[in-house]
Amino acid sequence: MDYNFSEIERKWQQRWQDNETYAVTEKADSPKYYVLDMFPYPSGAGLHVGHPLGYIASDIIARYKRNRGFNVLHPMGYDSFGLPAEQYAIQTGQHPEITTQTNIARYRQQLDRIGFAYDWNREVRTSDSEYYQWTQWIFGQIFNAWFNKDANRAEHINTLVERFKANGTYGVNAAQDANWHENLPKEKFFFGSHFEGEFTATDWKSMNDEQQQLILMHYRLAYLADSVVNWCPALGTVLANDEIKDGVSERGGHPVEQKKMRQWSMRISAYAERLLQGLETIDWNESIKEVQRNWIGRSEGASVQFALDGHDAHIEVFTTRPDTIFGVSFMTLAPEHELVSRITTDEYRDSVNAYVEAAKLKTERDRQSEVKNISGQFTGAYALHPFTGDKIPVWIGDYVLAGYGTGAVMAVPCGDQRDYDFAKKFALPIPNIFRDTDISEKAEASKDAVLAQSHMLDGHSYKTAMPIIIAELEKVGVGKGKINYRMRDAVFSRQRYWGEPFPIYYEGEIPRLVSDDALPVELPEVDKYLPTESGEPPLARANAWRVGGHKPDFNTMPGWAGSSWYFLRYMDPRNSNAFADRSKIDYWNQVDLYMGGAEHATGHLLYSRFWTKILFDMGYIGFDEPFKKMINQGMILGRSNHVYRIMGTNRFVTAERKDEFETQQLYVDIHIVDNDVLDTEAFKKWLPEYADAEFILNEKGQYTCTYAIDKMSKRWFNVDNPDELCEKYGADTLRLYEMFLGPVEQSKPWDTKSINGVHNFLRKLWRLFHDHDNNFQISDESASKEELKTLHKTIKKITEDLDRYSWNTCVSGFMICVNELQDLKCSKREVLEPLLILLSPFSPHIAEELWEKLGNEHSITQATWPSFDESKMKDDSFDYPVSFNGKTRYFLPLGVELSGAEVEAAVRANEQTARYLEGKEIKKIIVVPKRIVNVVA
RNA sequence: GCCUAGGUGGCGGAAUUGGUAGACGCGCACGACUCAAAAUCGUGUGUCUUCGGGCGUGUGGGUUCGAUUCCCACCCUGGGUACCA
Repeated sequence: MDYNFSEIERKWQQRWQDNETYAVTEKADSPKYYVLDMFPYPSGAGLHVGHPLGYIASDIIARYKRNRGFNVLHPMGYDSFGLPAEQYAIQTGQHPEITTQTNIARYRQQLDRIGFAYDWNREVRTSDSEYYQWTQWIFGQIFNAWFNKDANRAEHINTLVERFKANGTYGVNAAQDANWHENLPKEKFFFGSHFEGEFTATDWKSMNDEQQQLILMHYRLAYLADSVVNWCPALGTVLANDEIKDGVSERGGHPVEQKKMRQWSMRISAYAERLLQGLETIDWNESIKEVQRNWIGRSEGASVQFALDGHDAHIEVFTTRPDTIFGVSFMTLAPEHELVSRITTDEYRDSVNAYVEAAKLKTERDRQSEVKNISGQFTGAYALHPFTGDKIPVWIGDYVLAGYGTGAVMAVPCGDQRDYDFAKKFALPIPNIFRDTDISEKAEASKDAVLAQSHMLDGHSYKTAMPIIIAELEKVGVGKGKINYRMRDAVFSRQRYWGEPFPIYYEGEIPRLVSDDALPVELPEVDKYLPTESGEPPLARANAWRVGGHKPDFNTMPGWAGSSWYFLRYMDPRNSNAFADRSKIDYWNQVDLYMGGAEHATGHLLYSRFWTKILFDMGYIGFDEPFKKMINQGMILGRSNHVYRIMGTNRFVTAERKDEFETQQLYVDIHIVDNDVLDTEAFKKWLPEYADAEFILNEKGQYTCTYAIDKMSKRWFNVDNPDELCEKYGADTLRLYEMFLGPVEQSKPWDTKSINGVHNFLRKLWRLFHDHDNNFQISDESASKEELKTLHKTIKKITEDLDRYSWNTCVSGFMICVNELQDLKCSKREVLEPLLILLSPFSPHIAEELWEKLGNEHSITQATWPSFDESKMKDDSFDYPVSFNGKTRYFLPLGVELSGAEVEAAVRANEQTARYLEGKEIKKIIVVPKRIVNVVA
């Protein structure tokens, strides 16, 4: 064999490992570049060809930047806490640690074969206690923080305590739950019924430690609270909003119900505005930014209080259209709204209770699927219009969500379609407050509509009415302008085994933070990985487990805890004194290029931004956005093949004739199909049920399959794994081919049959360096003008394409270059040596091998990226396409130094011009030097 | 519905600032080498054609000497999201 890739790749992978070629340290005198891949969860299935796509692309950039003189940090690790290992443990009793180790070993083996430039000395695993010690430590920092809204940043809880000591709550503007004070256990405090969360310094000092801790818990950024959570009975745990898709759990698709539980939460809502603003400063793709914007869900409007008739209470609503307040004809509360039971009159109590119970039983999915079924129930209570004093009936309805705004709406049926439908269904009045607008069929939601019957707002539309009504609300004292965010705080406890334990112990009911020197709080051993019989989390099975002699917290942290800060740990992975040394964090700074899937838009990518902002506020890092630029690789889809079995028989008919029979379409393993032609003998051996299959073939005597593009999955038999391809074609070919498929961000089908194209390219390259008998042969003659032109054109192409992250066009650039050099029969060092450097980020093994054969002693990874010389690329003449009225008619070779006027003269003088003019007059001639000539006639 | 990315040969795709549409690769066809096959190499390959040329980048319009590229309207596909008040 001429190009013996298996030997070459084995040799260089070994040598890189022996020489620690990819180990990096901080170097003050060179610029840094941080290239990061989203670290994988090591699943049992191993890698398929879709996984390495992003890794290869980022590896190429890492190698390229290194050749360009950057000190490149390019690490890899494992997000190794997670459900699959735990579920496997539940089924088999095998410790998740074992499963995880086995899977990691397999991943590592697969990754190594592809020849990545990772600094494996920096590997991190989120399930290692030396890693999660610092996840716990960061949790402690968040626990010990509150959010000062005036400064728009987090501060240490001690600054709050100092303020309480000095002035009580006076002047404190903190991010907290609305009405937080109502959730304090009243029996433990001396506050009267008038208490609205304000207290004096004297009050504070008179509180005992337990009382103070109970108060502080309502300020902390990581806090324990009774909250309505998404409880997933099948998984036995609570889930965050982003872990639920279409009303069922993202993992497993199990139903999720609403349940009030005592849980840790993260006060991410405090950062809503900064998370939104920060998006403007980072170079991410617009659709991901948009998903985050929607998730944050900022909307401007007003909060308005409606007094309740006959009650010492009011309903607070948030509305984006306070200008339509004179169109309110009823109010709707979410069935879960806390006022419901209080205000319901005896007359309606039974039906209200029935409605509330029914709503409780519905899952999120049921509620969503019943969009068309409007339901609701009158409570018997009335609210009072803040301006007119009119009595407004109060209804409950499950189209109002407890989790958005205040869980109550002022219904303006003439201006909102849902309110309109509700009013129609229950025959409620629909007063029209728009001038010259017909609302007999549907609501008028346009912001341009002109208001009428609206007192001070008459004649205004939304834009001008807003400031007036907000000022009016404030004057009367029943409301104010407000910005509302959809984003809720993130539930942070999971009732699972395989996750980070909390660095928390309990003194009575009071949670206390474990001191730094007692970290990590290690995951205890348990006999089984299931929840206890009493429904407590699996950690409660560790009967003897104590933290600092006290009762520990039996919950674990969610999957996103460890992944929210791993990019920082890579900077200083073995530090046992800090999560990372500040000087190293300052050196490596933000991730310059982050590569990964777009599916983490509202999970990992939001939470790591959140944690980064907290760490920034607390003074541990010097930047508040983690990932400066991000590229999301598209999914690689599988190409699956089908065969057609004639119903009720074991006969298979070729695709051309399938319509002649009644057939059943079946998937067939793509490995026994070549170019859509089935290997019928292999098919018989593939599965026992096909052993005596018979075939109806086409005219050529072949069995043709049809194909489809599906996700890669074992059940479509269309999975290709990288190991097989490395075996068959080599890692360099695989790397090149994955890049050649198309733009990295685009989803595209995987089709193994075209891989031989890039494989042939590498063999052609090899032959440039070798004679017919595969002897290395290279010439030291100086290169010709043509050869230099090809080289410099290629340097320019590859450099510019890499700078704009266009990997696929680089590969065709290499092919063009090698084709040209082959035509020129070029085997000159002056040309081939720089070419190898250009190719080395893409196909490092063959590049190293040929580089060494050229007599270089150091690895090609240390070579300097060649620069291009425009003068070497210049042609003496250019073949001008001459077009007439935009249609190209003939070509005219002219000197490149000719001016526009000279080119025009040459075109006028050419005898072909007259022919294409067909007797018409030349009106104008447009000349773009070295591009085109257009004759306008 | 809304947001977002896209629509170019048989297939994957290229065309960076408005300047020769289809680079590069696959596939296909023919040829060379071979007893033969594989591999390799070479030639051709958008489409129609009366061989002059005509038509061609989802559709219809517009701007321009010139539009895959810019503008307007619409259609289709992928991804995301939704009783959000």
